[in-house]
Amino acid sequence: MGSLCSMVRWEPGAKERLQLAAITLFVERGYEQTTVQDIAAAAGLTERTFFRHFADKREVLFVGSDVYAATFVQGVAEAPEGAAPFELATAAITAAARDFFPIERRAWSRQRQAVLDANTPLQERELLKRAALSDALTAAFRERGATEADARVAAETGVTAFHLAFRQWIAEGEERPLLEIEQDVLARMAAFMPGAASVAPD
Amino acid sequence: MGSLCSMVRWEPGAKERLQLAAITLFVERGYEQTTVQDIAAAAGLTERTFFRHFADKREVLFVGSDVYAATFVQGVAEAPEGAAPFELATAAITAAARDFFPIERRAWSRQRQAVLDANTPLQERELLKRAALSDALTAAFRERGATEADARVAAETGVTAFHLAFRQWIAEGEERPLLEIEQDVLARMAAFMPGAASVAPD
DNA sequence: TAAAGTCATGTCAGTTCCTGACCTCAGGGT
DNA sequence: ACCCTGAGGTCAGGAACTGACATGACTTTA
Repeated sequence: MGSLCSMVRWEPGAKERLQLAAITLFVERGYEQTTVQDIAAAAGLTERTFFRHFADKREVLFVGSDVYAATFVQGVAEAPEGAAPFELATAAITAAARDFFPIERRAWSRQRQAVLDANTPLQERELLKRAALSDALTAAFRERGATEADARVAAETGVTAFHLAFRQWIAEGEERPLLEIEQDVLARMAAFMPGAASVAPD
Repeated sequence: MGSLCSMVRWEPGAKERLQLAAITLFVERGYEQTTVQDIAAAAGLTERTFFRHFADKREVLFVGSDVYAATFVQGVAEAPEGAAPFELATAAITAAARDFFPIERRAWSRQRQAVLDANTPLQERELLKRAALSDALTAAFRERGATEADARVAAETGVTAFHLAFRQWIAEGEERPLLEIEQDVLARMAAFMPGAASVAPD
């Protein structure tokens, strides 16, 4: 019994199928209106299997957030020898913009963000990931010789700058590349601080 | 039937009793090991009643976070007329330190933070409240004439500064008042930015 | 080549969080 | 006396998870 070929017990790529089914259903009918069972069924799998691949329902939208964070850390590691904390932070977020957010990905980022923006539980998870990123960056800065306090300041500030730039990047009508917006945000933050470094006018 | 006096159908202060029972049990046996039914029972109430007072299990630790945020906003409103964004942000976080975190509250803050630190779901909720605070501050800065972009930078930076200062305030062995630590953090952030305002040495 | 082991999935039962619908009964106003 | 409101109770149920155990193709090993 069983058909001609494909004597495989299970189609491969279960995790990816689940992710795809999830985002599709979330966009179609909303996050809350989508049950884990729905997702699993759409992927031809079981609810139990879903939870073997993802710690919880939200996590299906955040796989790969660790390699994403690694990009920032990598950026720090590749910064020139005697770089100051500010340059290290800049290196981190420019690396992320370069490796993770080319313009081709903007449409996808917008769609994803629309889902997140519509659901508080998802925002909570995203904030947690951001905090984890801060911690990872703090560690990276420490390895480059910064004190704990300075490393924390650099990490939090860098992540905030990235976040602000990212939000602007996916704002309606925005067309500049993320890298350019990051420069803008960093300048704005510098201008905000006392000691008021002069900034190029708008 | 029923005893002598106290013909009241329900003891007053249900919400407060629930909060107290919750934090007590969380400290005693941990957040996850405490069921909402446990909390309600300890307060002499029903699970259903718990959810009438708090949107979810986590929220019981975050009541009053709105008046807390209002303190920041109030600080902005009370700042002198022509204050720059940086001064407005400073006003916000110093007002919060003054009105909400006297040294007497440090022990309580430490205990509460210990519970939060031990439970990821609670951290998520706290981050969400912080994001809400950023939004409220952004609005406050806008009302003082800042552009949207500048208001966001000021708000995010201010909240970050406060957060870093607060964490230091409740760190083991730390004894300085929060206000003093805030000054320190702000100076550190200023020193971090290019244009390097000179800062008093450690 | 047969036995044994691995691993991804299925099945099932159970707990906890949370919600909607409806009921109860003190206290206050009319 | 009457009704209304408000805080709480009762019950039923859905959806998110978890643990324990079963299955069967593929791989390794004897």
